[in-house]
Formats: sequence, C-alpha cells, structure tokens
Amino acid sequence: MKKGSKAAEPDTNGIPSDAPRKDARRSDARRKYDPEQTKRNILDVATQEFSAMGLTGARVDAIAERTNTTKRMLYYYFGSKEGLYQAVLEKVYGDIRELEQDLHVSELDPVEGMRALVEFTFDYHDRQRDFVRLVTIENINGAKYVEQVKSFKGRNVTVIHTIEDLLARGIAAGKFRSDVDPIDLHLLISSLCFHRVGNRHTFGTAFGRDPSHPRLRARHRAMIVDAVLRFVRKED
Amino acid sequence: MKKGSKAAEPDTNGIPSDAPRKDARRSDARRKYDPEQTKRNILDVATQEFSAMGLTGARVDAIAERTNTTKRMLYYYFGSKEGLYQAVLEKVYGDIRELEQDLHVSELDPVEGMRALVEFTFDYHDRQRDFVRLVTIENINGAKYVEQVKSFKGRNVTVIHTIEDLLARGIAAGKFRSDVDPIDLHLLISSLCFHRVGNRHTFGTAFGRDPSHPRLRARHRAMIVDAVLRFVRKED
Amino acid sequence: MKKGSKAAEPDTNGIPSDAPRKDARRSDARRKYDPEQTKRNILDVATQEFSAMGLTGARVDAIAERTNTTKRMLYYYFGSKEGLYQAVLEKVYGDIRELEQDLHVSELDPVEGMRALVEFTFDYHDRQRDFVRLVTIENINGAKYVEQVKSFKGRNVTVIHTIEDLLARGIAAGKFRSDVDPIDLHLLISSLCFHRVGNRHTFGTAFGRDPSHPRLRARHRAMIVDAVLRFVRKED
Amino acid sequence: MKKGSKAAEPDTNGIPSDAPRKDARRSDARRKYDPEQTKRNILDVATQEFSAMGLTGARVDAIAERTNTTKRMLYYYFGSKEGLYQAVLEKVYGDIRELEQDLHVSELDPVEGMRALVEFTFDYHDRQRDFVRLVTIENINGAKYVEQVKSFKGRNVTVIHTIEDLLARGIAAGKFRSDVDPIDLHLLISSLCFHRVGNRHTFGTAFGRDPSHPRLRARHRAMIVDAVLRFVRKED
DNA sequence: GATGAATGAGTTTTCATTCAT
DNA sequence: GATGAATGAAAACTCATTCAT
Repeated sequence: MKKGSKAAEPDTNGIPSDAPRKDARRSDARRKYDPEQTKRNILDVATQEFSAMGLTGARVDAIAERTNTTKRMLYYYFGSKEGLYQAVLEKVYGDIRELEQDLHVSELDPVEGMRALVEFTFDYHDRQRDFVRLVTIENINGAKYVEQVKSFKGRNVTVIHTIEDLLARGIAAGKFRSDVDPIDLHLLISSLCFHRVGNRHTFGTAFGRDPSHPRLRARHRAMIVDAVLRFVRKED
Repeated sequence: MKKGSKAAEPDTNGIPSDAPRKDARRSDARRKYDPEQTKRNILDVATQEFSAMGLTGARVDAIAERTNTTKRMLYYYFGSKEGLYQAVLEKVYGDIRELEQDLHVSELDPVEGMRALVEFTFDYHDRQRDFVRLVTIENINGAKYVEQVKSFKGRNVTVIHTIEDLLARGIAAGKFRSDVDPIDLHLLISSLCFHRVGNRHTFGTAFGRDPSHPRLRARHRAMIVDAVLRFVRKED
Repeated sequence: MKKGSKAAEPDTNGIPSDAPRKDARRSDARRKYDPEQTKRNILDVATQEFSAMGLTGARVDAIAERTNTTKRMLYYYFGSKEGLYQAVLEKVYGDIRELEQDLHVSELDPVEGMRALVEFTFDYHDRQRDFVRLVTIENINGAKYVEQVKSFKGRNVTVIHTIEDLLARGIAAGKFRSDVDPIDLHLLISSLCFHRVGNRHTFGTAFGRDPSHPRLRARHRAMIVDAVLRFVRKED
Repeated sequence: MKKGSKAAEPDTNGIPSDAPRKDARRSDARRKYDPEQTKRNILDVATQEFSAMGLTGARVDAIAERTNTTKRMLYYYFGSKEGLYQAVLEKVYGDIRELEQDLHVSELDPVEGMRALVEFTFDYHDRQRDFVRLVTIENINGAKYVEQVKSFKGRNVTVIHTIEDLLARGIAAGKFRSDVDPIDLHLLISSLCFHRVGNRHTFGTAFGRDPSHPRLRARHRAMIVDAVLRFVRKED
C-alpha cells in the first residue's frame, strides 16, 4: 500500500462531487475571519475525503491540505477526526431533509405520487454519491456514528409517513393492493435506488457497463418506477 | 494503552461469521507444520477482520493475533496487507462459485426457475454477510482489487446466461414480457437481495427493525420473489 | 473531543481551595472594565490550576476558561504562562507574610512562644494547601522560579530571627538546650508541618488515613508540638 | 518557556542519579536482541526523566533519545506514556522493598533498633532522590498512579509492623512511652527524612545551604535520630 | 518454516501564543 | 482594554513491515 497521501482519488468519476463550492463565499467582501465559512469549508472538504476514503482511510492531513485553513482549525471546531466525521454525517442528512420538503406527494393521485416518490428517490441517490458512500461506510462502521445524528431518525419517519399516505389513498382508490407494509416498501425502493449507485464499481467491473451513463440511468429509472408500480398495483 | 486491540467487533450480530472454524483442522494427523492449514487459518481470520473493518480499518496485528501463527507468516505467504486482502477476495468469490454449481435452474419451468434463482440469490446474500461486506468495501475502494480476481468476471457471465435462458424460455412460454434486459434484471434482483444485508445497520437504526430477524427475513424473501415475478410477468 | 478539559480536578478534597471567590467583586460599583479585578480573577484561577496540575501540567486554556475574561488578557497582563506562574508564586508568598505579622512570639515566654510558632506553622500549612503544593512544584522545577520572588528570601530571614530569639531566651531561662542550630530547627518544624500536607495523597493511599481529617489533624498538631518541645528542651 | 527538548536538566545536582547503568549489560556477549535489557534500559532512562520533569513535563521523545532503542519500543513494551510512568513507579517501589529486607531491626534492642530504622530511612531518602521526587510527583497527581502499584501498600504494612514491634519492646523494657501511635510515628520519621530531600531546592534558595552537603547531611542525620528518640523516650 | 523483537515513517492530537477586529 | 479566531511547532501514538535467531 503506497503511503504517499494523494488523498481522495478513488471514485468521483462522472458527476463532480457535490461538496466544496468555493463560490459559496458570503456575498459581502471576503472577510479574513469568517468562522461560519471556515467551518463550512472544512466540512465540505471532509465530506469529500470521508466519502472517498472511509473513516479509517481518510487522512486528517489530506483534509487540512485542501482546506483554506490549517489542521489546527479542524480540531478547533470539530475536536477530533471522529467529531468531524460525525459533523459530516449530520450535514449530509440535513441536506437531504431540506430537499425532501419540496416533494409534495400528497397533492398527487396515488399512482402519480408513488411514481414521483420513486423518481425523487432515484434522482437523489443518483446525484448524491457522497451521501450513498457515507451510508455505505456507516454500515461498515456498524452504524455507530449515524445513531448519534439527530436528523437521522426523524428523516426516516417522514418518508414512512409519506408512503403510508400513498398506500392508504391507493388502496382506497382501488389501485393498490392492501397487503404491503410501508417500511418494507421503503426498503424495496431504497434497495433499487441505492444499490446501482453504491455498487456501481463492482457492477461496472463485472459487466463493463457504467450504471451512471445517461442512457443506462434513464433506463434504470424507468425500470425501477415500473417495478415498484407493478409491485403495489392491485391485480384484478 | 488506550485502544486495546479488540479488533473486528462491529457487525457479526445474529448469524455467526462464516470465517474461522478452529475445529476445521484436517482430520488426518495434525502435523506440526502444515502450510496449507496455516494459510487457510490466516485467510479465515483475515476474512473476518477485513469484512468487519474494511481494508484500511483492518489491522495486520489484529489478524496475526487471532491466528495460530505469527505476523511473519502472514507476510511469508501473502506478501503484504493488500496481498492478503486480495487473497481473501479470491477465496470468497471461489466459495460462491462452488455453491452456484448446485443450482440447476434450466431443468425447471421458467417461472419456477426464476423463483429458484431469486430465492438462491436471497439466501446466499442473507447468509454470506462477509461476502456482502467485502463487496461493499470493494466499492469504496473503487473495485480496485476485485478487478484482479480471476473468478470474478466468470461468475457474473454465468449468472447472466442463466437469466437469459430463463427469460427466453419464459417469453417462449408466453409467461414473461419480452422487453427485459437480462443484466438489468440481474441488477434488480441483486439490489433487492444485497441492500437489506449490506445496509442492515442503518436500516436497523432508522426503523428499529433488524432485517436479519427470522420473521422479517421470511417476509422479505417472499416480497422480493413476488416483486421480481410481477416485474417479469407478461400482462394480458 | 475525548479529553474534555475539566482541568484541575485532582486534590481539593476536604477543605475547599482558597483561590477563586467569584463573589470577591469589589463592593463599589461593578464597573465594566476593572483591570485590577480582572488581574486578581486570573491570578486566583491560575493559583488553583497551577497548584493542582503543576507548571507543566497546567493548561493555559483551562485557566482562561474558568476566568471571567479571555486568554488574550492573560497574556496581556502576565506575558506568558511562566509569567503567570511567577505571579502566582509572588502572590502566595505575599499572603503568608501578611499573616505572619500577626504572630507576636517575642511577647511570650520561650516555651509558650515555641509552642505558638509551631502551632502557627502547623495551622498555616494545614490550611494553605495551595501554598504547600506550589512549593512542592517549585522543588520539582529546581526552585527556578521562586528564586526570583522578592518576598521569598525576606520571609525566611524573618522566621529564622524569630527562632533565634526564642532559642536565645529559652537558653537564658535554662529551658532550652544550647546546641540547636536555628536553621536546622526551622527545617525540623517545617518538615513535620509540611510533609503531612504535601504527601497526604500517598499517605492516604498507603494507610487508608486521610491526614486532613479533623481528629487526625488535632492529634498531629499535638504530636508535632510535643516533638519539637522535647527536641529543644534542656534535659537535666 | 523554551521548547527545545534538552530534557531532564533540573535537579540531579550533587550525587549522580541512580538510574541507568550502561555497564549493567548481561555479562555474556552484548546480544542484539535482549528484551529484558531493552526494557530495563528504557525503564532506567524513564525513571530519570520522569523524576526530573514530572509526568506531564517528561517528554517521550527525550526518553527515547537517551535510550539504546527507539520511541517505538517504548510503546511496544509499555503501551503509553502513562504505562511507562506506572512501570517506573512499580520498579522504584520494588527496589526499596528489596533493600528493606536487609534491615533486621528485630534483633536489636529497642533503642538501637529505633536508631537503626531512622538511620536507614534517612539514608534511603538521602540517596534515592529519584524515589523522593517520584513520590512528590505522585502527590501532585493525587496518588492516581501509585494506587495501582501492587508493591506499594504491602511495603507500608511492613514498615508499620517493624515500628509496632520496636514500640512494644521499648515499652516492655520501660524505655519508650506507651502513647505513641505507630502510623503517626512513621509519619513523623518520614517527614523528617523526606522533607530535606524533597524540598532541598527551596531550602537551599532560602538559606543558602545545600542540605545534601556532607557536613550538613551528617548533622541532619544525627538531629533526626535525636529528635525521634527524644520523642519516643519515656520520661521519668 | 517459524518466531518475537525491532523499526521508520507516518498520523492524530495538543499546546502556548498571536492576529484581526 | 477586550475578544474570538487562528496557528506553527511539537508531542503522543500507530501502522505495515523487516530483522536476527
């Protein structure tokens, strides 16, 4: 194993990472002392590094190097490598939540709502690779850190409520079967949307197909929507 | 000494790991020096450690400690930490292959064959957590090491052939729709079987449900078979 | 953040430390900026921290945190950690001096005067743990800093004069032996009064007795007075 | 505070430290791999550094530098800085114990026995400055580490038994008073022997007298024996 | 083949101190 | 006078790997 810390090389192929936008500076003059910006900057770089390298694989030095500040500030604000990792997790989960606010499924008819939910889930995972990778990493860590993330449980409850609502309305409209457990359905949707992103490297190696290629992506999207709708549809 | 190298603790809840069986000693005379046994022993322990901790998280010392031999031997046989990791990957993929030999889907009618394939895939992932974890880890590594595993590509080709055969026969029998891509279908099946195992920690934390609980497992198995069959079925 | 800077925990069992009294604000109008008060506040906190942790063990951050002001002020007023330590030493020695003024041994008959001196010395050490600890710390530092404390030498000269006076009068009165060196006697008295305070932790651990317990304190006090008087007494 | 790690400078004036004897090599050829010697070497150097600088003041690098090995070995054998400190404590207490074996007070008449005990205690403290310093340091640490030293409590019990025996025999012989508590007497003796060593720096600074000067040492030794005997002697 | 001791090069973390506002 | 943010230098500790026996 080469030691040179080239940092965060693996992955990141395709869509550019969603983390550090240098232009995110406060619109007012670039001030020298801007703790919020400093923190955000560190957090953005750390998101990249942790999602690319894992908790143990990430290097504090590598993060610091790509930051506008020094390693010291990283400890000043986040206390430790683990603390920083945790903060990254928190940020990432917070980000999703904001996005989900925009999804008003309850205003759509159940079938269209279900389609919208699946498409949203698909798109989100497809775009937020860092999120997918961090979840993967957390599963290797035994979900040790995510447990302490406040926004984590809340977010999941929301999704389940959405699904319950869709299912109930679908059943009432005679469109959906009545024996589907909402959490199981969530798992099913997640599986389909998550796996092709999280495992795209082994998939690509195995079949010579990159699941993130636009054509494939479109086909997968349609397939997954189709599969979910067939699964919930009431058969006559 | 703060950290105490307990190593490889995370995960492993539920089904006991499939790796190191101390009793696996060759029944014939236990010779003092048995290179094969030594290698196998190292490999078993390493499988556990790598699958529990990841490539970067695994500790050579931790592996050596739980081995019947010493660290030196590990280097003697496998050259480096990476070499050992690679060997683990190779072993794990070899193991699957053997199992798949037993699955004779071509002798079943297409619907039953599809069901059998899905059930096999489900059961395999459900049991072989180490495999699932190692694949996950490989995806974090950008599939860098699995690419060099000989049995890897071959195995996947086989699965696709099986699916192609099932689809063709199903279409011919008027049971399956004709617009399903075999690799996409494989991805779909894999997603459903893999995700609930690979992400069971975050899932468990999010919903307070352990997907490996027998009751849930049975339900998931039925659900996945159902979802796949509904997906491929020809509608009239 | 692992270590959490709780600072200055060890010791302080029993009698509450004599340092920082938050209520010590000047009774006259609490002005926003009161340099004297700020300095005193820093000094009090620093006395605690240094006496609890030693010079190297003390943390500037820990001191600043428990202060009403910020770290910057600490440097503003005292220049450096060492400067602050020195200032603490100075303050502590000054405090003693004030107290010793009240002891008018020369007005008592030699035996009673000696008793009074020993009792005073005992009581002082017994109460001023911070003083005892700081002296101990200075001895670990090779007395490097105390050398620069002005009140230090002066104070000792005074004590020796007092002892010389007592011895002379005692000898004249036929009560004391004539072969006692005043500095040696001072050392003897100090040893007895100092040790039980400075080493009370190891003593407590060794014998399960806390020398600062009231009953034990009283007995020690009597014992030490007794020992000293027997030592100086002229035998017939 | 200068940062350059010149290490272990303070103190050590006078008698050369009792720690690392390079000649302590196993008499048989100087072997390259000699764990016992390596450990002892580290321990000896560490004893010096810790006793000179305290736990927080000591520098792992400084210890390693003066060792025949590298810093890594220090962690290999002792796990951490604290672990090494603890080992030093253990060694130092063990050393005393061995010495005390040679003191057969019970064979002497009570007065002579008491004199021998005091003289032994005096000599021990006078010579083993590292011991005295380490005890002092432990008192600053709140005796946190010495508590875990096995030989610590045992040693103290032994001393008390010796004193009890002497007192009992002295009382029986009509030589000693009967109201002396053995632990108190031990404290008294310790105080007198310990203080002049432990606090010799401040003492030297205060009075311009170095208590370790041979002439002064002899006088102190006589004085302390005298003081103790006068204290225990039965008055007619 | 097998082993415990040894190690160089990192890696995380801490500390006293200073800067810009 | 006062403050929170910032920092370089050093300190503790860890890791994969190799050596002597």
